[in-house]
Amino acid sequence: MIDLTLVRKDPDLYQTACKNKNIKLDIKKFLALDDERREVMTQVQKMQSERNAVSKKVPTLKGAEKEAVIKEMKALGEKLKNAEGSLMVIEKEWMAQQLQLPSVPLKTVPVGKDDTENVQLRTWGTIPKFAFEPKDHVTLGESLDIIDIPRGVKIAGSRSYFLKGDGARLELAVLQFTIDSLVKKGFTLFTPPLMANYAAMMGTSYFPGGEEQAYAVGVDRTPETGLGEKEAKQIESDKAYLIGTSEVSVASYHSGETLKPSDLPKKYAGFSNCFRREAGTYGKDARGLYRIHQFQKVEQVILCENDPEVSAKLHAEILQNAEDILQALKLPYRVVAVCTGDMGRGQVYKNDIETWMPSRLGYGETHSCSTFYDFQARRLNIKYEAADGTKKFVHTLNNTCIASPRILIPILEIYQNKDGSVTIPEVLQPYMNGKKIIAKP
RNA sequence: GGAGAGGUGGCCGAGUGGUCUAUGGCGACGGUCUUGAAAACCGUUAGACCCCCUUAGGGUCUCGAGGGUUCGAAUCCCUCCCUCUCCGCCA
Repeated sequence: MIDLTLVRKDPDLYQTACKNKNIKLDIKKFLALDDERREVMTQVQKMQSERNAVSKKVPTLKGAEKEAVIKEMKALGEKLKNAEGSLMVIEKEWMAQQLQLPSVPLKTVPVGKDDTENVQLRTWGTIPKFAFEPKDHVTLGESLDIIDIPRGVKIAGSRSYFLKGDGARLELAVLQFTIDSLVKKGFTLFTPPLMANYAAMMGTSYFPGGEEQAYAVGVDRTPETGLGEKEAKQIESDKAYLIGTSEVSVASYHSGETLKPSDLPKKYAGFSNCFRREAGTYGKDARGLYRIHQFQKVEQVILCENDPEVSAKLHAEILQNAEDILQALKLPYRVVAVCTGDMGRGQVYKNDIETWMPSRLGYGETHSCSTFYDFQARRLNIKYEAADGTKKFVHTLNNTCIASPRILIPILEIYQNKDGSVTIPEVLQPYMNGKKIIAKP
């Protein structure tokens, strides 16, 4: 959500942001609607004011005079009802458009149309050269019997998988290693709700717009179950969405609250399963564990003061936290500045970390680090008492710290040996009872 | 799943159709008094939005949410959500 006084003051700035972020919204038309809303609202309020004043007088009146006033008020009531009706129509459209308003990217963000125009900032590590023909993670995983995609598909459909034996243990090891690392750095760990309501999805700015990527729970069961109207309504009201990231639950944790400045910044780590429908990606990244419907992720979520310097510093910090993990795992990666066209509606700055994946002969996105300023906080209504006594919206940020099984792709592929076994990264060995190598059964 | 009780301001709690603007208390903050503090006394005490060039000021909405009845709703009616108690089922 955007402070509308800023949009009214500088419409061109927001029109440009729309253009650069590929958002189709006519700011001028929106502002015309905004004017109309206020005009109608003023009329409505005038009528309400009159009604309130007269209603107060009614009990003091008697006889014919009273009858006359009531008759008059009845007429006003009709007029008011009509005006309220048109106001409601205007407000609905006004709100819908308002939710489309993007935040303005920082000046440092490269302007571009999509992810092909992201800009590489730096690389870390050496891209491995193999003295043998390397296998991809699917081949490795199948021969080691630690990944079973066909049976995943049998049970749950396309883009589903089982991790098995040391594959499952390796996933838990890398997650636990990451959690420990963040906790050491002062982050508070959450296992949050995996189901979230519309307000949380909207508040974190996944909705409106991302509906088709989210699994909905508790709807459309009527046709199969043949329920009556009452039961169908109850199930409809159960409606919730499976989260695509724990950011949804964790960033919403303080929604509607006013925080103490001494409690800021809040450094939270969410650990959860994540669910994504991946609608419209048919055929894209079809092989292996790159793009799947369900995965596990450790996510960093920050709430801090409404100060660009403070949030910029924390952005660098949570970016570094993720790099620390990759460096500990000795996985080569690069950091890119995400361009305007590849940014979300609410983000003002975003970096991706892409980790080297031999089977892709390139870097693949494994982390995404975003600064929102107060965009999410306005939707979630999270404030704090600033030093000057006023209440301000916090800034929010988030970054992946690790996401699995995608991270297993570079681990398995980079750590593979000529005989088809995989060496377990040293830092993960303690999390697998000291085991050093995953070998063929 | 069954039965019942509830949801009012930061908190507790009164209010069952109007004439006072949601009684009262607690807490918090400010002031008087005091060397300082406590006590006592006095005062203040939410949010969103709109009008207004600004200040000042005025207005609307919000009593779990949304509809409805009415000239007028915290109060009456309908639907939904949430909390608590008991029973049943259950990892």
